[in-house]
Amino acid sequence: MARAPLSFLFDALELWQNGPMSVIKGARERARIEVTAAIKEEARRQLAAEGAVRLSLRSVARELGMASSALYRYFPSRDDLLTALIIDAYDAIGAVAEQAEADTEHAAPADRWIAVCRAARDWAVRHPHEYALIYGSPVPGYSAPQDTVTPASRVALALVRVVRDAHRTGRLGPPQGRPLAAPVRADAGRLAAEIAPDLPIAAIAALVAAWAQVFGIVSFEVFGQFNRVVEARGPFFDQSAAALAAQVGLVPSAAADTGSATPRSADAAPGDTPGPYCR
Amino acid sequence: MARAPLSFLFDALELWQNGPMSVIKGARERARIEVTAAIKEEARRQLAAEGAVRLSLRSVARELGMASSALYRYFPSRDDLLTALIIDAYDAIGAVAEQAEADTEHAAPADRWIAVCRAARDWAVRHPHEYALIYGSPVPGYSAPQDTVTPASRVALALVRVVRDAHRTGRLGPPQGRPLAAPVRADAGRLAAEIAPDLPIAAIAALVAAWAQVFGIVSFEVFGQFNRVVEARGPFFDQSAAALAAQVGLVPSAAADTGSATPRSADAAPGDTPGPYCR
DNA sequence: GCATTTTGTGAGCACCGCTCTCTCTTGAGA
DNA sequence: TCTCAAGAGAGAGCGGTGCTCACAAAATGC
Repeated sequence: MARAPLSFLFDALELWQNGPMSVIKGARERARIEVTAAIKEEARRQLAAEGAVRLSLRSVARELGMASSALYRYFPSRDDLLTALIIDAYDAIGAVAEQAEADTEHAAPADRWIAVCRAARDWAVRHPHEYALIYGSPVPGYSAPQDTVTPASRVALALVRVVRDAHRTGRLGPPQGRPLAAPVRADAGRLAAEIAPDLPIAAIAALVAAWAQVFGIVSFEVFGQFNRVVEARGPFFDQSAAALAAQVGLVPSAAADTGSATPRSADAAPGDTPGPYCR
Repeated sequence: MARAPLSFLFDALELWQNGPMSVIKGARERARIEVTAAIKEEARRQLAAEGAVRLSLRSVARELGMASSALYRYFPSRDDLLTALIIDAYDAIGAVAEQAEADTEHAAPADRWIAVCRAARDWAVRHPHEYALIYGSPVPGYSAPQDTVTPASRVALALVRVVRDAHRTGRLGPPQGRPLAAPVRADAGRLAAEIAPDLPIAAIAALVAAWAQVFGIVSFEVFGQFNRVVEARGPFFDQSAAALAAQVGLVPSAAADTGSATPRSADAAPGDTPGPYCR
């Protein structure tokens, strides 16, 4: 009984993802994996250098010394190659976010939040074209293959875990903002059931908003909207990330400028007309 | 004395922008204006239908029944045509934002803020490809010509005016958040001097952050990041815009669910563990 | 050892942005 | 009113692209 026509692909994927755990199937599979990796590597190089628009299959093949048509044995179309790069980019930014999450395991929740956001932002600044590929205009025609959704959610899930850990250790206050509108509450409830049943609904809603807002700031920086507006991008981002942490309800570090155990009330910006507003 | 070689272009621009106020220069200029408009119209049609990547000069020319080479008499390159579309898109989203600003002239500051944000968001949802052109990955090679910066700032300036009006009428509280870091304060101070000398520095900083965050949410919605995450996009956006208004310090409408003159303290989300945090 | 599958090649198609040369029309100045 | 430079359009063409197809070589499985 012949195997399914594409079974070797799954073998290769399994091997690539799990390392040499299975039997080493043969020189052919091995070569295929290596060539696939070389194609992606060169494509990623061109992507980083010139952007997704300038990336061309022919040029990748030329640089690799092979006929352009041979490349189609590995990626059925340019969009498929781009999709592979998209997945890699999601994995890369997800990895640095998770690393920051792990590195700050015992830090204050707000500091962990800021660290994860900062890691994602730093990766974006260092890889603007790859960032544009995943958080800019979707370039392959509105296709979000199922393969991309898991890598795409890694950063968000890291943020969720930070909030969840804070909640578990009693360091999650109520999020800012008004009571949720009913449809928003419904969405947040559904989400909570999926990814964080222990978290309050309002925290989930605030988390989703903060997630989008973090990437709003990153995108504005990477895409040039801050030109001639914000020059100190790093400090500005940290400030915004800290504000978003507070918005979600994360307790800031005790080392903050205010030593109070209920640090918020003293946090009004100095020098401005003080008002009667608690926040 | 011969006129500058490109003077007719300025004439055309002036005529197009100001209407038939100058002398009607002649059939040639008139034809040029009409053809230029037709090209942009067809290009915008293809942009809306297929996206910026699929937009091609040849196809525009084909649809207009002219040789593709003739098109270069009007736009020196594809990037120039795209730049023109970018300017138009910035103007379009800026116009709806300004309209919302004008329509809510006597409303509460927070409601005005929400209206302006909502107008921009609605336009983006209705024109996703044009939105992607201006707030997605920058597609012409990192060129932000001077012509684009004025139209690009229209939405932001509408938001600034909302905040400034609120400040002028005593309805701007201190923004949320910690004291500003020094570099952020410097940026905000420079910005304040340029666009709103009357506003407190902290309000400017909060405004810039909120501006980026609003578009973060819009981009996540338009670019599909909310797929399978947020379904009630409209209510979610309104909720987030309201929270951002509060973050900037805008006084909410008296008709809100809390009738207090200092409405914030009662705004903790219900049903969640109440904490000692004021915000 | 042989049939089958897989991989690589080169030609070729249709399309793209852009340039160049050519013709025709237009309109301003003598 | 006539002239002639300048503008506008057409068409061919160059180098590039994504992609397909028929064909040859190599590895694999029986």
